Amino acid sequence: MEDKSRTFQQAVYAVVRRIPEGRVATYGQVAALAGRPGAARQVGYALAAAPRELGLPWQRVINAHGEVSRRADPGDEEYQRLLLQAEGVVFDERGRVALSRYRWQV
DNA sequence: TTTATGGCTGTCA
DNA sequence: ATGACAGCCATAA
Repeated sequence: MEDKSRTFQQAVYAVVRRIPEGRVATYGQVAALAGRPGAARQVGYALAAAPRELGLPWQRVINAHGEVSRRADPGDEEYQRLLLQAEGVVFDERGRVALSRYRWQV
């Protein structure tokens, strides 16, 4: 895979892989870092199609509200929360995390 | 090339 | 705070 010809999807993967454990990033943030500001939806779309075999920390990507986005399978939604909590990320009663505190800063 | 589809995001009522 | 709406944009048909 070459630098120029790499797909947006691959760029997203590269960014997500850099998110430290115990930290989270928003879709919009990932899109911007991937070089495509405004392509937040595509980030979610790309992650939804991402094979787990890649060991991608997709659970660290959440929406701008600081909550886990609604998924087709509610089970994955819960799984994502579990993974994050296992990393030390705390959710409040509303099921949201304090972005001001856990947001990944480059 | 045009359409349809979304793990989104701001803005406004 | 919540819900509706309209932009945004890469992929697959």
